Amino acid sequence: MEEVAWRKGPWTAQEDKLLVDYVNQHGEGRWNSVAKITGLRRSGKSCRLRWVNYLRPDLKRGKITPQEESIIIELHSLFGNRWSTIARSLPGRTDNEIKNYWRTHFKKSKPSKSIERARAQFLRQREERLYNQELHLHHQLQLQQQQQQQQQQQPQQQMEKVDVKDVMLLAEETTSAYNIPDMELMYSYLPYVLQGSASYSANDGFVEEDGAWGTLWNLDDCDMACHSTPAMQATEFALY
DNA sequence: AAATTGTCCAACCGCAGGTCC
DNA sequence: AGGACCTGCGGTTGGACAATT
Repeated sequence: MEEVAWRKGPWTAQEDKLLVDYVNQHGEGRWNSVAKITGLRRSGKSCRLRWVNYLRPDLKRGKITPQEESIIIELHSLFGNRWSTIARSLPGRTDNEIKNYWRTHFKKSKPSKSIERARAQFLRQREERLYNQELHLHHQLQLQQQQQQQQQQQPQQQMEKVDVKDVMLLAEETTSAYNIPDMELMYSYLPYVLQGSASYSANDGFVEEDGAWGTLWNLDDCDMACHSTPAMQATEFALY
């Protein structure tokens, strides 16, 4: 193996250009080839980091918005310090950026006012959501009772019926079948697993397809229209 | 005005998991 | 099977600049 004295420290505009040209020609990946092909005296790791955190054209510049703050707070409460997972729900933001932001604002004994506001807003919205979901669940149960009465009158007709208990059972079975350690996480994801917009892997945990979290985050706006089947609707409520 | 503290950001390091041979 | 290599992730550091004392 050829010994190369890698350059370290801040990147120059010339180095950036070499890297951008390389990615334009060869695409992302094979970072260890960058030095061989371009003559850039940077390690593959350094090249990848520079591209991902700074040079990528789809990066969003500028301050984290209050909406993004709220998302970070909620996702951090779900995932902890899994910055890359959180970053996937914030288009244009990098894990490094979110990590830096969190450490600056949240690792303090006294959080900044803006963070306090974001946290308070998030908690208010969650309360509101829980209340609305309770109301909806009550309504669903009433509907089910009506359907049961109708079924008793017309036993030959097969009506689709969703029992909240069945949904809970399904969640528990899925949790044990896939050996999912975090029940709360399972509950938050089950509607999307059922919808086919998320899956679970032993290595990565739940993996959402594009837009899965978007759906979750638009929950307040889209009401239950996002979830097309009765099972998913019941699941949504049963799980909260 | 100088010193101190806080914030932001870029970049490095070590580690773990995946892939290839 | 296992070692080398590649890639991605999370933790950490350090410098520049701003705000505060």
